Amino acid sequence: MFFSKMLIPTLREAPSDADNVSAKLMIRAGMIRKLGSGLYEILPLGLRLLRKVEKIIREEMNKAGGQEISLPLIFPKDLWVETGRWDVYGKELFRLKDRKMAEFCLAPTAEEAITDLVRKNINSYKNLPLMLYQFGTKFRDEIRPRFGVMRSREFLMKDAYSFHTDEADLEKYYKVMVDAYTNICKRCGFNFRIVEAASGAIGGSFSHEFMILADTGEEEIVWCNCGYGANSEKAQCLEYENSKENPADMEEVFTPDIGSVEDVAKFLKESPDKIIKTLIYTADSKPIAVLVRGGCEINTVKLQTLLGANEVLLADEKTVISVTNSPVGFAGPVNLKNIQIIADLSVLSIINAVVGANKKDFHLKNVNFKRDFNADIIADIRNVKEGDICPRCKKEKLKFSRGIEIGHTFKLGDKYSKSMNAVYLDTDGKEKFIIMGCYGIGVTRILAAIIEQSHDENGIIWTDTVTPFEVVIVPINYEDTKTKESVDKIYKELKSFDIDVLIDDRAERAGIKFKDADLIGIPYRITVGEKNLALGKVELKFRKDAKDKVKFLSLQETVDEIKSVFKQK
RNA sequence: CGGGGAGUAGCGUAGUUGGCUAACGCGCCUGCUUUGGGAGCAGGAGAUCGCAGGUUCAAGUCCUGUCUCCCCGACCA
Repeated sequence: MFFSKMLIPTLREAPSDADNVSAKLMIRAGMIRKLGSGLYEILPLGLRLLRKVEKIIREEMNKAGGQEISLPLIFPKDLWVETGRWDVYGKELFRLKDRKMAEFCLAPTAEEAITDLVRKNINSYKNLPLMLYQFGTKFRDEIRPRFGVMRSREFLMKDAYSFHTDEADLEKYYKVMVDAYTNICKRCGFNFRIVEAASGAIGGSFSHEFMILADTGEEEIVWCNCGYGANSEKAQCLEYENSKENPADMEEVFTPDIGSVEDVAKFLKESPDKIIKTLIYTADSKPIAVLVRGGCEINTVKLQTLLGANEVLLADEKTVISVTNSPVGFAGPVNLKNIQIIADLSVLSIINAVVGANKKDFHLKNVNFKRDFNADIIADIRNVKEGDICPRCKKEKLKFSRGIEIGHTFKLGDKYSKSMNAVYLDTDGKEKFIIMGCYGIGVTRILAAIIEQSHDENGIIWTDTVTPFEVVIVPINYEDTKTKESVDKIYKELKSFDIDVLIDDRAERAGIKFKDADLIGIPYRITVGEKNLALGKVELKFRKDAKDKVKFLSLQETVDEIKSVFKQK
């Protein structure tokens, strides 16, 4: 392939609205262009990259026994009403109407469609298990598209769905898929972790996210050397140890205009750990009181799951006043009537706690659980924080990292088969619900994630496995007969070995070609110039090395070295 | 949805107390000279200043509306 024949519009400067490293580099390298917020055009180099990633994923899916299919991008409303997700999915779902005013949505994921396909065509245990997958554009009306193709409104995703006779079979197959995803991550060269996650709008009992470690990642994950890993929104929190103190008599103290945890702690010269924060929430419009240790944060996802509520929000001022008879900042659990009280595990161990007195400008000291107040529910409803102990090994402190979620696997169980009545006939002649798993991986996002993990001040550094071209040949002057002969010879030899080669035949100066090669990030560069050619040599450079580190080799040596790198291919 | 910022040539920007033909760098085209890490000189093309309306002798500049983009937050998860 000739550079001059391809649409590769490289830029010296990134457009001012590109907001992170990978977006800037992908635009500058001529791989993508932005059409609108969260909408990107994929140019030839970008599409080559997507195809490379697709190939890796496809191989792993096929190895896992999957069959590739292709589902529509437009789904009728009916199916989504059946599962209830027409409402649940909310504003993120792109909705549209046809000429008959019938309603549809653009695919954000395809559980409904695939379950419909399977329920209509699978009747017997003899046809299970089954795994179907597809590559398809997904549409999500993100509240805030960001970071180029990392969080866009339209993106390429591989989604896979597995169907089983029972939980045990799903369990077994889930492991196969986790292995497949692990292989994909490895083949893409990722530094990654598998973490437990909240399943969100997809649902199901259990899910894992595949997180690429990168400081610029949107997600926060916690992990431990013992093997535990979780998205911080999902991570389990343990009870704190009891402080060794004798309970003292409860006492009311005057705290004028002092409402926040920090201010109360400072004023009373107590540690924030001794304060119990009382927050009034509304769970589906019903007020509830939630207790957590000062310095900890309530995790609304955990709270929502615990209560089985659709919506949990911090209550407004009016509600707080009506519930506590005091302004915001002085709520407390003692003598709090007519409201459900939910205590986080972190408050149980506090002896002689400080709480609001439900009275303007007053707090209570030496408050003790059981003796002075009680809770209707005690549960883990807070966020993990720095210093927390690993919930699995219970020894080491959890470590915090930032990550990019590129894959998510779910055990769905019968969530969809039940609501859509997808059943099979078992050996005993009885109808049973099909048990499902689903597995998504963001193809477009993988590209951005690789760049986030692998770039330098000159541009992108692709891996041998994911790159638009494996080798770029830079003739200093392609018009020179001897240069052209050598370049063509190397090209022909490498192509015969099934290696993707780009010849930068542009009539540009060498510097420009070098800069562009670095920016685009092709892992191997062969420079062919008259001076070295006179000595029978060309120059071989690895993109990941410093720019002055090169090898001078004969044509044949160069070809052999490249071949040896890609002999596995 | 709330708050803030911004739309001027393909990209990055200047110009905004109203005033001459809208400026600069990069990129692009032509020619000459150069030619191993973003060359030099000369010439040139390219912008109805996001869009619509208004004020004015005169609007990129002021006013109103509208669209788009970005940031922070909320929402979502």
